[in-house]
Amino acid sequence: MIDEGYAAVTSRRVAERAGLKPQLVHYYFRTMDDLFLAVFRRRAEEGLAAQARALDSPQPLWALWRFGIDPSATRLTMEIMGVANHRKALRTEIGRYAERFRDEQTKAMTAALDRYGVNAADVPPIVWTFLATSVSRVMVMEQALGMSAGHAEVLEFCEGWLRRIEGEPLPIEAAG
Amino acid sequence: MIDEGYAAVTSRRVAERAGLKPQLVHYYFRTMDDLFLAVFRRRAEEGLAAQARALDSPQPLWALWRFGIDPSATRLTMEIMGVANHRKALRTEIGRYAERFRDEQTKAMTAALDRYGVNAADVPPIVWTFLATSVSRVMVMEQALGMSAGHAEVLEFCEGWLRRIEGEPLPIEAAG
DNA sequence: GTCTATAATCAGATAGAC
DNA sequence: GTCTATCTGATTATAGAC
Repeated sequence: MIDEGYAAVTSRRVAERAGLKPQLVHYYFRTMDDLFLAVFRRRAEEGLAAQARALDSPQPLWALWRFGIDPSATRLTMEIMGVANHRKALRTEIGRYAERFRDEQTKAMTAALDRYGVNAADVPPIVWTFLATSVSRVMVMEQALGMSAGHAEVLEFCEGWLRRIEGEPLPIEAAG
Repeated sequence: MIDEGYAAVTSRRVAERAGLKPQLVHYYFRTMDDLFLAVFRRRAEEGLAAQARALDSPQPLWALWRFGIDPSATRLTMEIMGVANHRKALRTEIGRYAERFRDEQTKAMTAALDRYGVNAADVPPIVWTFLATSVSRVMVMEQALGMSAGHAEVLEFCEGWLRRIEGEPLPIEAAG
């Protein structure tokens, strides 16, 4: 899905990778929509858990940022949005999860900005989470097209903002 | 393409809309890649011209912003990026045009910020163009998913920034 | 659970008549 | 330029044997 897009995920190819016959895909999932839904739910729950761990760190803003600019995670997110766009059966479910991700981010952002003494009256926390998400997603999309104009400047801008608010990034702990 | 995605654009459906037989699509364009390329080039050139007109207005920043938050234009852009992502033959060409769009935007942004007396040392103009692009694209993507959380706040934030820098938006002139 | 067999569509693309 | 006819291959999905 990450390499060739969701359209390349067919029952034949899935079966091939699993070393089974294509018909078994339908035995387990009936339709391809059901398969996508199952994969999506699993990844989304894992993602929510991973995000919760990240936001629980001493530097939640840096953690959120690192999450966003991870290319493979964001490429997957983009593909999932593509699926949602073209398979109505999945749209609602995917939209719901996307809102859960954003809610958690915004809660953590609100708490962090409050803790750092940043005035939330000028710029609501949800605006910061939206901006962080947007920047990373578009950057990944553009990288896929071979574009890089402005990326260095944008990275510097964002990481400068993070430094001013949350200080120098601490070394990342190894994940458990 | 806007309604059902680029994958729904097949020789049969194109022919149907044109009131012709599918084989004629191949007569005129040989492959579907050639067709996509022809469509893309035409729209891109039209888009560059329209963008140039917009950036030439007395309020280039507002014009650029209005361009970005136009849902159907941005949905088309997103679909084109989807095509680029999954048809290698088109990727290079699309990437090149995307860079031309950004270059023109950044030139206009640089001139405008200079004119308005905004210090470009803190935040390079290309960062502003990147942010504007990102925000509008992700907003349109999320709208397609039925999401709206934070959109009003982000709009207010962006338009507040535009007001402070470029003043209240003047009424839009009718296009010629 | 896993297989073979198969149905029903739909896709891109080409050959050749007119 | 436009048509008919056709090839080739992919897809989702079901039925039924083992």
